[in-house]
Amino acid sequence: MATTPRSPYQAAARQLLRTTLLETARELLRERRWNDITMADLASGAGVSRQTLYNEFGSRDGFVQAYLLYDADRILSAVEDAIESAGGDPATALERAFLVFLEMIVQDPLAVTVISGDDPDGLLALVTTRGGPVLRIAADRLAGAISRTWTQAADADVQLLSVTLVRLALSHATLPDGDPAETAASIAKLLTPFAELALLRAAVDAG
Amino acid sequence: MATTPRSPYQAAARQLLRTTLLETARELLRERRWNDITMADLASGAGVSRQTLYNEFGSRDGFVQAYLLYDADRILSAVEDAIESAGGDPATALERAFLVFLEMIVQDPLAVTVISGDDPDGLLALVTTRGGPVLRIAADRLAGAISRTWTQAADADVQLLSVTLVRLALSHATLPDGDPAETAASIAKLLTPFAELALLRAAVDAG
DNA sequence: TGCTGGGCAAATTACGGTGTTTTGTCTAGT
DNA sequence: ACTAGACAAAACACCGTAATTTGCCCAGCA
Repeated sequence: MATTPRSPYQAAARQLLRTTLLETARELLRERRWNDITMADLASGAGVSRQTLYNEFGSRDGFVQAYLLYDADRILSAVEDAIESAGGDPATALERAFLVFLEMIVQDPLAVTVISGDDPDGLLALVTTRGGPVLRIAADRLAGAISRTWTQAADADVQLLSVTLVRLALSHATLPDGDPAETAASIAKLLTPFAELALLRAAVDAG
Repeated sequence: MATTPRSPYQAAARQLLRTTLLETARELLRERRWNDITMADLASGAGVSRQTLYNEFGSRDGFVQAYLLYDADRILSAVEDAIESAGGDPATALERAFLVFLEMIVQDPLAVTVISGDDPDGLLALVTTRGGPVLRIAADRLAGAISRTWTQAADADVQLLSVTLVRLALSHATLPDGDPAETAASIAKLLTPFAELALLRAAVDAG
C-alpha cells in the first residue's frame, strides 16, 4: 500500500487512482451486488491492472472499508453543507441536514442493496453491530460542522447531539419511515429544543 | 392453532402452555443459537409433545415471531414500570426507562447472540431492515405508558418521542456505547427539553 | 376436547468430492 | 509506478446422497 507521497503530483495521481476505483465500484454496485463483483471486474472497469488495485487497497475487505468511508464522506459533505448553509438557525439546520441525508441514502447503491434485505455478505452489520468505526467517524465530522457553526456551544452538547443524529440517521437508513420530508421535520422538531437550550446555556456561560 | 377459548380455565391453560414453551426457548437460547434448537428440543424441553407446539404456534417461524413479541413484552413492561414509577418528572422517567432497557438487553439471550455478531439466521434484520413490526408495537406501548403518565401531552408529541426512543434503544441494543448509566443519562439530557416543552405547550393549550 | 405419540412426505440441511473461480502474492518487463 | 503473466491457497459453486427436521395427518387416550 503506497503511503508516502514524494511529490504533489504523486499525491494527486494516487488520489485520482483511488477515486477512479471507488467510483467504478459505485457504478458496478448499481447493477449487481457486492458479492458478484470481483476484484478483476473492478480493476478492468477502472482501466487498471488488478495488481494496482491490490497495491492501493491491500485486500478485498480493505476495499469495502475504503468504499464505505468514501461513501460516508460523500454523504457527510452534503450534510455539512446543509448545516453550514442554514444560516445559524438550529431548527432549519437540523431539518435540512436530515433531509439531505435521507435523500442521498435512497440513491446510494450500497445502502439500497442493504435495505432491500438482499444481503448475502455481512454488509448490514457494518452499520449496526459492527458500526462502531462508522459511527465515530460520522459523529466527529458532524460535531466539527456543528461547532463550526455554533462556536459557543459546549463540546459535550455538540458531541451528544452529533452522535445521536448519526444513530437516528442509521436507524432511518436501515428502516425508513414514509415521507423523508416529514421524517426530517419530525427529527428537527424533536431535537431543536435541546439544541436551542444548549446555545442558550452557552450564551449565559459566556456572558 | 387454538383460537377460541371456551372457558376461563382453558384460556389459562393455553396461556400456561405458551409461556412454558416460550420460557423453555429462553433457557435453551442461553446455551445454543436459535439455529441449533429444533422444534423437538423445544417440545421435549417443555415436557410437551411436538404436535402441541405446532398446534399452538403453527410453524417454526411463527414461534420465533411469538418469542420476539414475548421478549419485547418482557422488556416493555419493565420500561413501562420505570416510566410510570418516575413520579411525573420527564427527565428521571426518560433516564430510568432507558437504563432499565439497557440493563435488560445485556441479559437477554436473543439479544446477546445477535450483538455478538454470531448471526447465521437473518436475526439481526428483524430489528433493523425488517424491524417495522417491532418498532410499531414497541412505540405504541411506550406511547401508551407516556400518555398515561402525562395525560395533557399532545398525541403527536408523544408519538414522536416514543418512536424515537425505540429507534435509539434499538440502536444502542445493536451497538452499545460504554457505560449504560452514562448512556441513559445522555439520552435523558437530550430528550428532556423536548418533553418538557411538549408538556408546557399542552398546559398552555389546555389553560 | 386437547394432548400424545407414531408415522410420513416434503423440505432443509449436512456432508464429501470435484472442478472452477477468485484471492492474494511474486515475478519480470516497460 | 503500473502492467501482465503466473501461481498456490483459499473460497465458491455444483452435485448427488444421506441424515435431519419440518409440517401435517391420524388413531388412541384421559
